[in-house]
Amino acid sequence: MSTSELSEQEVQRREALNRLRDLGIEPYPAALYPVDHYSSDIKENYEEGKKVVIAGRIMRKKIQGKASFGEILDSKGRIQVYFNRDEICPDEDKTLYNEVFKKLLDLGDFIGIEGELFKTQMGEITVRVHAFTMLSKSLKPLPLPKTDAEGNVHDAFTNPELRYRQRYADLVVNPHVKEIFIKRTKLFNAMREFFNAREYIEVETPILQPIAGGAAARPFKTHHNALDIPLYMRIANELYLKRLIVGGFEGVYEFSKNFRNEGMDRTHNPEFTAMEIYVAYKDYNWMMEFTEQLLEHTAQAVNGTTKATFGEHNIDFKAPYPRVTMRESILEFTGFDIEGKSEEHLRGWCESNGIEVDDTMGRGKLIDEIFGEKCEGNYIQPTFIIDYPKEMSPLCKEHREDSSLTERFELMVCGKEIANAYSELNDPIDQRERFEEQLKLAERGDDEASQFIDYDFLRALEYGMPPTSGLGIGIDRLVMFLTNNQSIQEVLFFPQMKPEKFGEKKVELNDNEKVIFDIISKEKSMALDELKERTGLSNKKWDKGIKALGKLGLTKVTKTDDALIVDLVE
RNA sequence: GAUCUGAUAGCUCAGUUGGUAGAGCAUCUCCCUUUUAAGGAGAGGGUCCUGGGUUCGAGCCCCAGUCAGAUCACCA
Repeated sequence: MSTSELSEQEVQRREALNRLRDLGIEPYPAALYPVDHYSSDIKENYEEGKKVVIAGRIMRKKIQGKASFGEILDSKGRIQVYFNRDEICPDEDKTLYNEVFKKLLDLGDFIGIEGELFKTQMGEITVRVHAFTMLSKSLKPLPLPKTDAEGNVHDAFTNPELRYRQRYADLVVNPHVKEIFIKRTKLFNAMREFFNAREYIEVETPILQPIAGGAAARPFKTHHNALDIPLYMRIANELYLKRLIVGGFEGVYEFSKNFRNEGMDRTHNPEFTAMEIYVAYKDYNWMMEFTEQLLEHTAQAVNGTTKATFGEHNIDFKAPYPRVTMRESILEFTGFDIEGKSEEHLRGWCESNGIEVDDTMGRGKLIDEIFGEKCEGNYIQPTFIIDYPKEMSPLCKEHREDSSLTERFELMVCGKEIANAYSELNDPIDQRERFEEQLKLAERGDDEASQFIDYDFLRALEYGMPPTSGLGIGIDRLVMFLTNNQSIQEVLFFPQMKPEKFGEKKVELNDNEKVIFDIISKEKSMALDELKERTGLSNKKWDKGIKALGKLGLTKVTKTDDALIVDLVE
């Protein structure tokens, strides 16, 4: 990158970098820096005169002659530092203060500080700097939001595109963003604790799969060169985890990155995180209790309370949660009883109640449409919706009391599904028939139905799987609820975005610019009006062309008393 | 996929019937030894997202495109 493409401030910082080296100061030293305190330690355990060694970015510099204040940002927060010229430079040579600190140290640079604690007249805990060390020079100015005494943020770095594309900068200057991700990690930790305390074990299963099963979704397809076969990126980890239950593990769980080649919006990212857990000898009733205890535990661990705010809603993850069958729910919100109704009857009801349907939809799908359209949005507080129709749950055990239903529940919060669980189907013959049923739906045109049968999974079931209950939780959505974010992008470090275009700046002249340039390169210097005349270009084209040449540094326009002169820059 | 909104200095944003761009912070120069987003004085800094068009003249109007956000549709 040539310096002409850099902003003024970037050029200045590179000059400062060179000057530091001239002074014998390495801007990117190799040695470790012996940090022994964080900003938070200092504030929480203040002791007058205590010696500390800290490091971080300098985020504020207020120079007042021979004394200056600054602010160091480390991983735990900010702490004020005080630089005094005669303390840093006790001898005659004041270069370290006057030049290195005042001129060559830029906001965003990493420095190390040895000093001692004191309180200013304003009562602010401050580190009096005895010595400072350049640890890493920052060549690009960070956005610089400021917070005033009332907590109002000025010049906030808010542009979502810039924030998501440059998350590193977002994290440096927006502490509330960092907090979201700390909470995200707390959620993972809390779940792991909960599972590990029960001796369920964390496992890993393949992401590259010959058949992407366990959910109805469009997978990403890739190709393995050595095997010369297509492979799919996982859309769910269900079928692999159940194989492990077959293998004799009693409880297994996995935090899995899943990939779905579908639309993107504020609740869908192409890759997302799910947690799935399978426990042998349990059923979905047990799993409901387990789920509500888990969520109560995690909400408490993340926020210190079971209550959470999401937009206009106040929700409480305190167990237990109400349990409503799908039939009851539809009856409650529509007055329509789906019990024993035929596919035709259901389709007719949908059509007369403004729900879009088509011929590919089977009975289960129609019921799901009714629920999605009329009921789902009403469940703000955590609520279990139970007993789903058999057709839409091909991996779920038939209901013990009603063969048209399955032992399945979803947990709804703020009108959105965040968990899904079954008494897992372990009858291999039934499972094979359900897969075949899905295949028929797929042939009928239902693009959500699975198009492949995972015969290896059926073989595993034939060896025998104990009665098992499984649960899947959408981690990103749960983080959204626990941190009050309406957009999934806010809870992912690096949400998927269209790639930025780098280095595609044109250096070639376009036709208009060439015409002007050809003339001026022969004449070297001429009156602007005359040059314009000779090019024969329209006003617009002339204007664009001459401006472009000027910006490229090829020509220079000078104003004299009575004319404009164009010169060729050699 | 549809509709709407937006893109201007490092950051946040103004920009009047269309007349060659402004502010605050940041940067640079000078003064200042305890300041609390913001001490004082001065200066520099622009591909107005891209490409066309209308016009004597476009940041502004028109067309096409890029990227983003919101709403809707789709979506285990």
